[in-house]
Amino acid sequence: MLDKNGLTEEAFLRSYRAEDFQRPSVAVDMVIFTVGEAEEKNYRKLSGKSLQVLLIQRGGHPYLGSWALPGGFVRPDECTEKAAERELFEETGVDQVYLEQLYTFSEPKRDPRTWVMSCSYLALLDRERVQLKAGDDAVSAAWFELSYTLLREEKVMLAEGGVKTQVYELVLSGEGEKLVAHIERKTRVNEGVATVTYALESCEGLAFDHGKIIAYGLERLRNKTGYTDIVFQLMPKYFTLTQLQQVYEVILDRPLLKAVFRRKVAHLVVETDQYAQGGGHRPSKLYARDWREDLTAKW
Amino acid sequence: MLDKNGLTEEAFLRSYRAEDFQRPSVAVDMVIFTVGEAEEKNYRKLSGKSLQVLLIQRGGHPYLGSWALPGGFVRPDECTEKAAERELFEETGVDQVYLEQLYTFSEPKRDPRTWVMSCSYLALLDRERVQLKAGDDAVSAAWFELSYTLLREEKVMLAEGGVKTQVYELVLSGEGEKLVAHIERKTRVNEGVATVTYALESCEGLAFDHGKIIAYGLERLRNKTGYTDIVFQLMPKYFTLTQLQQVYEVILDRPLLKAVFRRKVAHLVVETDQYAQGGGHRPSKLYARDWREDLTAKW
DNA sequence: AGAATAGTGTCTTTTAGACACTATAGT
DNA sequence: ACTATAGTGTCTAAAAGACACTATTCT
Repeated sequence: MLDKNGLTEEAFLRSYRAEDFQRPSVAVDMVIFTVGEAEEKNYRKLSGKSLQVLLIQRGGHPYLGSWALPGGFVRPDECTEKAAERELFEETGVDQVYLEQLYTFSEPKRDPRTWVMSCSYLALLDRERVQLKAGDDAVSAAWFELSYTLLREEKVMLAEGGVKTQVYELVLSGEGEKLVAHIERKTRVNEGVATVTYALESCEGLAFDHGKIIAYGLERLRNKTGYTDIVFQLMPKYFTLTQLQQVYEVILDRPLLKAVFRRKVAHLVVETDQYAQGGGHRPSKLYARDWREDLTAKW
Repeated sequence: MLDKNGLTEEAFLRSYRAEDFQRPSVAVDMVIFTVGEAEEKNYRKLSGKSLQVLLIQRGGHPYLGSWALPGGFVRPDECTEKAAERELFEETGVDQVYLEQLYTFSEPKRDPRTWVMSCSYLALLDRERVQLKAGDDAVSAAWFELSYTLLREEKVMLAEGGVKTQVYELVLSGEGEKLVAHIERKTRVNEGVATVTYALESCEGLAFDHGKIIAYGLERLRNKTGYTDIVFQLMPKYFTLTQLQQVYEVILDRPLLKAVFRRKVAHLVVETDQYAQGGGHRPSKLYARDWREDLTAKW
């Protein structure tokens, strides 16, 4: 079949000059979450949990010295998933990790070097699997504990719509540093059409728009925690139900009722005959994920 | 601050040569859904609804003559959202539309011309808003009714995991044509890590990997219908509760109980004093979206 | 009149929330 | 013995499911 220039498809493809169009660079950036434990002096008490994200300190311009999400450019022979797996492996030495595409950020000015889009990925992993190669001269990687709280909220109601503006504070603590970003989340309704936009209001010590990407990743994790079993991707192979509940609580940032929680997860786990001992109290049974459920569920 | 080559940030940026790296083209592709009505001869009966997607017939290579999602390349001065809005306006003449980023497809071979990534967007709109400029010589746009059904399913359980393979058939009917794509959805569980992959098994009359993108969009719409109020983005300003229920039913592809449905949506709508008349039966009250809820809800 | 849809009432079942109670290791 | 956690039972409240019943219009 010939096109309007009288070319066959083969001839068209031979004559196609991709250089005629300007192209962006495309990077992948990884929001890698894990759950860490705080020190606990009381031998009886359980250790507190915290949600952590992996950052690397930039060893070159731009944002030299700032902390950034691990990532890198996508190569012509790979898809973004492959690039994400590659970067993740380079950074943590781990493969076989839960990975999910998050969002593609594409503001023309987001990178001072050139036109760079970032296809971001969310990765979840059990802390025990990662052994960060400590202080590898130039680049150092570290876990940062994160908190994400609503600073202020404003609603304006108009005749045919309205605007809700929320400002969240993202605080990342680790390596003796405290990185703070303020993220503005605007929900607009206009003639029935709803739109949500995110903007970085301020950002200290965090490179590029990575504060926004982390906020995005956290919201995804929180939302999905409500309607999928994604949380298990953060758990080790064997765990107690209390540990599982702690992880839910640290993600959702609110306490859950024990009895209710256990009823709800009962069908997602299988009991083992092992017990976790050592605390000054009744030992708790170890459970494993019942992965058969994954093949039944919708996600 | 100087980097390891002794350059300031400014000097580094001046010396940065973006051409040193190979770059992909980036396009946006739009999955535009709407709800259409079938003809109904019986004056008493309600017209059946169907979910439809907008396709354009390709007027050039590659895939000359095939149907494809509307879309185009992203320009250096715009983000993908802007490009999506621009393409949507060019195609339908409508702005102020619900738009949501869907997924970025990046398989190196997905476009025979060159390395092209597609950042896809989901758009929802009320059918009444669009007036397709019919048969504009070269390019013609048309609504295709879609059905998406499970053809076969297979589960393999292994010691430490399992694989579920589902094959769905996507059928698009419109313009006297019937486009059929088979999409394979693989859910894999390995050592507790769950991954889902989509692959296009076969595809007739649909360009590129657009069958996969449509399936992806439909799944997103279905899922979000369960936990957000996204469906209202498909409704006109005033509607009856039965119309609303019909739209839910055509998306979820199953009947809902009337009384239960009305209880659930009651707090999302506001009653008007208008009635929809003309059917040979009791007139039904017209409702409008209560957009105040959007500013309260989480999404 | 009667077909077809609009709209409501209420009973049952399921799920979530609240909270108290018993059990058990380890110092 | 006592502390802190493990694990269960049960009552209540809310939401979902099921279905029947009444209301209303137009040919």
